[in-house]
Amino acid sequence: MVDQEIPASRGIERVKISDVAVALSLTKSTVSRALNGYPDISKSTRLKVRNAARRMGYVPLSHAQAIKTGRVRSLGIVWRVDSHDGHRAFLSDFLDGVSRAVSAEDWSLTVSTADSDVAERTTLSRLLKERKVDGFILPRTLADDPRVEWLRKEEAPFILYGRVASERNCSWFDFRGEDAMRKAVARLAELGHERIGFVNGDLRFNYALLRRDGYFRGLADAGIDSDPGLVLDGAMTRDSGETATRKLLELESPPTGIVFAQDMAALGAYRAAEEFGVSIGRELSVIGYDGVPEGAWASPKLSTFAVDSRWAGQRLAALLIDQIRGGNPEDLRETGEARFLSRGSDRPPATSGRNHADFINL
Amino acid sequence: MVDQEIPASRGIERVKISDVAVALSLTKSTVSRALNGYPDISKSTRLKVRNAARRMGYVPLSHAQAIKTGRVRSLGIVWRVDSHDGHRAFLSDFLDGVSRAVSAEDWSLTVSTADSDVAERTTLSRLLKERKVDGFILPRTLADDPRVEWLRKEEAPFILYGRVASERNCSWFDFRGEDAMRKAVARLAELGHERIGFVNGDLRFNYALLRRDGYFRGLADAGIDSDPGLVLDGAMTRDSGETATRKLLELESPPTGIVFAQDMAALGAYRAAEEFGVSIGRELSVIGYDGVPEGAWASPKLSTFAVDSRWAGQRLAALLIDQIRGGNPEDLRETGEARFLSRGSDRPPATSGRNHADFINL
DNA sequence: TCGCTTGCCGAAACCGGTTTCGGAAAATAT
DNA sequence: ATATTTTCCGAAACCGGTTTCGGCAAGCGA
Repeated sequence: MVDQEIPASRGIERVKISDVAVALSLTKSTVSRALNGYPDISKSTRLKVRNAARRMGYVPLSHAQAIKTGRVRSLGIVWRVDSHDGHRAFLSDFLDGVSRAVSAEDWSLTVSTADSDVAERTTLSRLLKERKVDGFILPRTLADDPRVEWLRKEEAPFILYGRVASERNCSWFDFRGEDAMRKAVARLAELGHERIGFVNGDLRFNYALLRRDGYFRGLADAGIDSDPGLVLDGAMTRDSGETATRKLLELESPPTGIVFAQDMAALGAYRAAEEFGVSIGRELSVIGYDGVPEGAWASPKLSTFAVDSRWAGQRLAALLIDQIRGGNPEDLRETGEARFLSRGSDRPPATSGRNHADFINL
Repeated sequence: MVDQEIPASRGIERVKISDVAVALSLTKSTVSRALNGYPDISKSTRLKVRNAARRMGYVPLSHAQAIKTGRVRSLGIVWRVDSHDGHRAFLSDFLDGVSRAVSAEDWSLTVSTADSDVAERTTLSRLLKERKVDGFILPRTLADDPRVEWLRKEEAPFILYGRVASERNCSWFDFRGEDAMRKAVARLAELGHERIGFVNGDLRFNYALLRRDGYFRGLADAGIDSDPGLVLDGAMTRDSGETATRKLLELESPPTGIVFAQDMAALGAYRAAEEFGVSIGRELSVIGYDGVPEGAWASPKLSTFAVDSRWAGQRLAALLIDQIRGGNPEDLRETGEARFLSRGSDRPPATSGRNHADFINL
């Protein structure tokens, strides 16, 4: 049998599955199953159908598929814009990662913003009810995140950027910030620092709890007794980082090195140091976390544990798609390692008279 | 007639339009028309239906609606990640603006990234073919943008962030960068500057052409003859801004003020100035454009024309939705004004011997 | 040769909405 | 009281796919 003339995509009206079927003298059910790889279609017709579909420029309408399959092949993200802008710099990379993973599977990404908890909840609800997405990527994981319970109840697939206390039945991707903090302390201890401060972020976020643990483990590893006076939290911006650093420098025996849970706060330390007349990298060593671009513009450049946001987005999307396709959420958990960028802000402590005396007093 | 017991949203299985219809002893066609405000439904039943729908938690599946209406109530953006990161800082604000406008109409936003022209075209094509979106917001408008012709041919609604040479049948939102450049020149001229340089961005982008015109008009307004040697282009990053500034400062009679088409390039000028031992705001005045956050961290703070990216996103989305609903593209064009932030980098020229002598030589 | 699988495809139901069409009941005109 | 319009809703087609089911023809074993 010779193929009839197969009309090429002729501009104006869209090619639908029945057009392909007619062109091949088949039914649309056969065409559909051929394109979707059903085993009850012979290899020869499968190929014929695929070729004709390509040649005719046939692409199924995603919403027409969705009506029967229940899947729209789309992931959702609600991005919070109300808080510190520490992570905003990463949005582009993060979205790029998600977009790559999503496009690789011919899925798509729906993005919305929210400036409050209720706005976020409202948006999640609407996207879910209208079924604009099949599942959610949740950034900014809280230690006890109410979104988790709610989405479980709604039976909506989701994945956390970050880990969470109630581990049951949910998947995540996260960087092991606790390992980074631990290594940061180890690094400073190796350099000879003995009084090492820690400026944490907001303790409502789970990463802050983890990083705090990492800090304490680092101290324990190095055999340094921890001093509660050297630990502050709630610093996620340049301003609050400056304030925190000032408090630490005002102590009777101030730290010679400070580990920051966030780069932006660490950059605030530069300003505080300037006020106190101590120079970063000499009288005060600083190690940050995140890898924000501003760190490279500071002087000296900020030593930090850089996080690959693109990779995070990529893994989150891939894992979530796996979950939606039926994977067990608890098997879909991954963590990554933050990469240490050794730059100018961490160096051996200056053995000034003041500090030296303090060491002797201990 | 008394309403039967109306079952409340009982968790597990979703409420569909037929459920609402049965609960009210109506047909689904009546429910549909009632919810969509058709005039052939009496006010009393319309209210009854609306209330029941709300109470039962009924929300139509967007893809089920789309199959008949052809609209998915979603806008698309393909974000370029391959070039200079000058605009990345604005992504968060920009998306926030789009998201707000889109949510206000119960639409949604589909975002994808691309790192090349072909990748962008591929993505646009896929989103369009699958009908994941009803129209596109196109950032980074080129002077002669091939996307315009292509989308016209595909009969896909779109709106430009930026203006374009071939004006036929397309809508846009843009900030009047040309006005800003003109005012920047006027400002420097008022301060007493007579040799005013201009460092432009990449001339493939339409905004660069417009801003160049603005610069020249500013000179003409002030009665200053233009000097081609004071005009450079292609500077969109800190590095290229530094290089450009260096070139200008190496001239026999260097400019005392420079207008930059982009903040990031202007910030490069700070480094060049440092190398040449001239201080920004004294020997060299600088005015930028964009309003990047880094400008506020420079010393002295960068005077600049700040752009409200959130507003841009908001207007672009609103105008595009109007267009998709049937509005005439050419009626859907808006421009906005960049807001001047007078900070420390633009001041009267220092009347140093060198410059003074140069002026006499003219 | 006959009966029984197996391979392969068509027919038709189905998904959850929207929209067209027609007709009964109520309101108005004659 | 009858004719005519209006108001309002039900019936059914439709949108473009997917999936179930059943049956024909070829292949196989006995």
